[in-house]
Amino acid sequence: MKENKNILLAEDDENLGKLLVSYLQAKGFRVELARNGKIAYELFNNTKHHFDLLILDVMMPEMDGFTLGSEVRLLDRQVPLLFLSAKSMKEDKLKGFDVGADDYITKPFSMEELLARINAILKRAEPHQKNIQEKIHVGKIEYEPELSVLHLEDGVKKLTTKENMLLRLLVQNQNELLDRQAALRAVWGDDNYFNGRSMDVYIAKLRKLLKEDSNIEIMNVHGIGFKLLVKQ
Amino acid sequence: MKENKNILLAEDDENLGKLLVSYLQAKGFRVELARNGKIAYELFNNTKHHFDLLILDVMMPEMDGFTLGSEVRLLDRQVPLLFLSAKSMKEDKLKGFDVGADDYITKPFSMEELLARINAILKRAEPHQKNIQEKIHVGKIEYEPELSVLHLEDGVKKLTTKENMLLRLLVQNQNELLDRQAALRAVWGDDNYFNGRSMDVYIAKLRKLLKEDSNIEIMNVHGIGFKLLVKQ
DNA sequence: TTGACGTGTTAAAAATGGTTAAGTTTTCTT
DNA sequence: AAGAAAACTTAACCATTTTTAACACGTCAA
Repeated sequence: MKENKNILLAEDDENLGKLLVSYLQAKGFRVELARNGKIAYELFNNTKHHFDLLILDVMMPEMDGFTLGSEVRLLDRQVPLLFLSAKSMKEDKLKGFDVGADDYITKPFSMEELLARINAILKRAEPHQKNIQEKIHVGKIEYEPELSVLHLEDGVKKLTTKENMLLRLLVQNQNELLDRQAALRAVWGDDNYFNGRSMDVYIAKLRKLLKEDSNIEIMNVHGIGFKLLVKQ
Repeated sequence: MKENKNILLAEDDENLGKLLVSYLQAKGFRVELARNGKIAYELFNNTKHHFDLLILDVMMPEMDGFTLGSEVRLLDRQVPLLFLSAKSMKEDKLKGFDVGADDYITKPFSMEELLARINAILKRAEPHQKNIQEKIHVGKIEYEPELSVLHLEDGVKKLTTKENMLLRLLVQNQNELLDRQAALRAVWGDDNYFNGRSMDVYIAKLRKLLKEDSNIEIMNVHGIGFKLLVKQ
């Protein structure tokens, strides 16, 4: 989900800029860095790109953040804007909201706080109706995680809640390692011994369901986790 | 404009509560004060009232601000939430945004700052402010929650109070999980065992009513809640 | 190679949910 | 205020889902 989110960051301070880029990339966002407002504007006003969020430093050479924000607003009245400012001055804050800011954060701020605000903004901007009929192909088997349904040769198989949660995790990490503890926490909420045994039972169930396609295999990585292998 | 804005303030500190109420009233808002989270929830979950903004103290007896916030989100996914907290602790802040906060302010704060944030939030919320939809389409079935009426093929079906409250919750959270306990508190006021069984009976009733449209399904999420699936 | 620990699998036990119908309470009607 | 109707709760029974138990097998390191 996050992998698809594009952020345009307009920040003239090279150190802060690079720091933010690497942090946000580590958190799974795709980030484009612009060294001043003019470059940022040109990037935004280029149909090659699509941005889900703009993070704008207020004080920048060439074109300040507020000007940039209001110009961007002319091009796109929806796109979320988050301002960064050294000043905590009220007037500045108000001006930011006046331009149509979705949020405002003053330096210095913690990375966690920035992330929280970003997530809040993106959540707010999320489309009201999400697509629940997303179909994922796992080998030749069709899987609809939102409906928790698997299309098998002999008809539609309705998955139980746990089967579905676990399979979704495996599919999301297909051909990659799914950490045992992480999976337990994600599906069972706690990684104690009994939940672990329960998960093993569910792995067996899923193997039985998926054996229809011989190119699919749930492989165990001893002591570490599982890997959903989908060949070619 | 402001004269029509209703604010629900949940604050257990009597002094601060009264101070805020009189300040906000002086600024032209209509304010309802709740002395704890439970009272606030009941006020909100009462069709007699409509609120444009909720200001929630994080630490309160009976029901803390975060719990209150997330339960309110089930009833209304739009209504802006502003949290007040004594702590500036990161985790608190993060939790707030996670619940779907629109803003977060730490005590002590100035009245001016609070007002600025309130205005910013309300401004932001304005465009979203669509008229109270009277008719909702659930699949090909028309539903009027205010009238508690369902338009079925063989005529109009008047829903009972409980049927209507439960269906409205499901519809408001369609294609998303409706937590069992939260639903029980919203409709029955208490989530004891017997109310749970009662809800199951009502789920069965609703399933019978909705089976007219085969694209609608009330799915159970074992041990967690229900999900109203509406396929396009 | 052996013993400890992790995993595979099946089956039984426990928990949760689905549904119908019988009780109980509330509301309406007269 | 009494009887009827509607709404809601509780009970009963069955089905499904999940957890726990039991035992067999696999893996790894000493």
